[in-house]
Formats: sequence, C-alpha cells, structure tokens
Amino acid sequence: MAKINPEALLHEHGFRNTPLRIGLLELFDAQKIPLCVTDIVKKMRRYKVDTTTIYRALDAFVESGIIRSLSFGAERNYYDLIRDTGHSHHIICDYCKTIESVPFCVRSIETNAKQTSRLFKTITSHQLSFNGTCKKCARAVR
Amino acid sequence: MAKINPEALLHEHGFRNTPLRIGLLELFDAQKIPLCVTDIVKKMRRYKVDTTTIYRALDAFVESGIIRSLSFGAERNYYDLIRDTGHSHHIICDYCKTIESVPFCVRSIETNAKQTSRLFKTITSHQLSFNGTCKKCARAVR
DNA sequence: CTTACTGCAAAGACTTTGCATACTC
DNA sequence: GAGTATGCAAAGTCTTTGCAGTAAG
Repeated sequence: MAKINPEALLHEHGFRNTPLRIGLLELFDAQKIPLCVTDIVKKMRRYKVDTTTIYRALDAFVESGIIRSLSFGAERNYYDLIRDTGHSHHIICDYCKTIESVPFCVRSIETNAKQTSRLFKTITSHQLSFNGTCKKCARAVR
Repeated sequence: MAKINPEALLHEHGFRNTPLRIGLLELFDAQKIPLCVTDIVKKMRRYKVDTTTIYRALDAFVESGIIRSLSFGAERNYYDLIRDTGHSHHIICDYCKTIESVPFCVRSIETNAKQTSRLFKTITSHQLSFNGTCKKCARAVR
C-alpha cells in the first residue's frame, strides 16, 4: 500500500500543517482498517489535544474528501483514508468488534442496483460489510 | 410480501400485546424500507407514548430477533423487520435521504469473504447499501 | 499580519436508567 | 396477583457551537 505524504496532502487541500492533523493522517495511513472516534481519541492522546479539535479535523477531512465516514451494521462513526488504490470491505466480529479488511470489491453490482432501481438517477458509491465470529472469539465458546 | 401477525409474533417471543407494540409491528410490516428512530417516533405520535417506551420496545425487539438494527454509511439507527422471506439491500439518496429497496441479495459473496479472510471463523451476515442521487434531487440541480 | 486552528466552557441532541404506577395475562 | 410495560424525571454519552487566544503561512 502506497504511503501517503501528510504534509503534501494537507497543503493540497488548503489545510495548515499542524501537529495534530499531520498525526491524524499518519495514524490513518498506518491503519489498514477503519477507526472509530473512540480509537482515534485514544491514539491521539499524546498530542494533548482537545476532543473538539479532533472532531473538527475529522469533519474537515471528510468534507474535503481525504477520509470517509462509515459504519458497520449498528456500530457507528468509523473513518478511513480514501486511497486512490480503491477501497476494501470489512468483516467485523460480533463479539470483540475486531475488524479485518477483505480486499475484493463489488463495484460491478452498482450497475445491477441501478437497473433494479425505480427512483434513482445515479449510484455513486456502495458500502459492504460482513458480520461474523473471529477465530479468537470462536475459541472462547460464546 | 406476506403480512405478519403482530399479536402472534409478540406472543411467540413472550411479549405482551400492548397497543404500542402491536402498532410498532404494524408500522414495520407496512413499511417496505428501514425506519430511523426519528421516523418511528413521529409515526407513533398518535399512540401518545413516551419516547423512552419506544426505545425500550425497539431494544426488546432487536434482542429477540424480531427486527434488526442497521445503518447506512454514516446515517445511523435504522430498524427493519426480519422477514423469513429474506432481506433486501437499499439505496439512500445523498441529498434527501430517500431510501429504496433493491430486492437482490449477494449472500453468495459471504463465501468469497470467508475465503479471503485470515482472522474469521464464520461469516454470519452482510450489509450492503448504495448511495446515489434520486431522480427528484437530480432534477433539483444540486 | 491574516486567518486557520485550537482550547475551554457551554449547549444540544440522542439515548439510557431508576423508580413508581398501570396494565396484561 | 405476578410480572411486564409504561411515564416521568434525571443522568449519561456523544457531538456541536461560540468565542477568545495561539500559531502557521
């Protein structure tokens, strides 16, 4: 996976290079899976930054298309980096909420959806996620 | 789509036949698309029931597998009836949040996900949704 | 030196909890 | 009558807003 350049990316979108925002992008880049607000706040502790500031940075990044906001079933507020290499889909464990990426995509079925639809003019994106039980939780006899 | 019998369904799951709970199930049955809490509260107004009670009924129904909780992208807290005829997937409009069902399903790709996964023992369900622009909003030149 | 970014305090929205009362079965 | 379901008040959680101070370009 190609590494991003946080400074360049921020500059490109008209943002300033502040420690938090660089750190946030580094975090997203290092992560192969989507992160929820709670995780992000936790991992950003060392920047000693207010939660408000994190929310504002996330909003700004979503707004400008650097990251996307998504959710899994009823689990919500996950964010991940939008990479030009395309996206993955994810499996989330019903018990421990572990997330794994599955690198195949089903963009072709957007055509399918479009043809089936009566109300929609265009389909612009899709979200696909799976629920399951991860091997660790399966062993823990739930 | 086969109509459900709210009274029987409640009884079957050990719930009591209260006006609200019957009304809730009738609402879900009449609806072809998932409903969010806001919609549900609005449509249940005539029962003059407290919002707390609605939350409790929804929780109880999810818990016992009568309805499922889901979300679309970053839009959250939608509920729909679990029917034995299987489920649909949905398209949500980026602008007006209109939802349409698309009646095809992609259960076969769970196998695909399972094979690709390294961490998961079993895949139990999937969620697929599409975003797009509905014809009405497309006309409104956004 | 301009204005984006941040911190702090407060408000706001949404959801849950506790407890007394009402209603089903 | 026993125990579920409800109403009301309050608390809790998560997120947003306003404003003044700080720092990046």
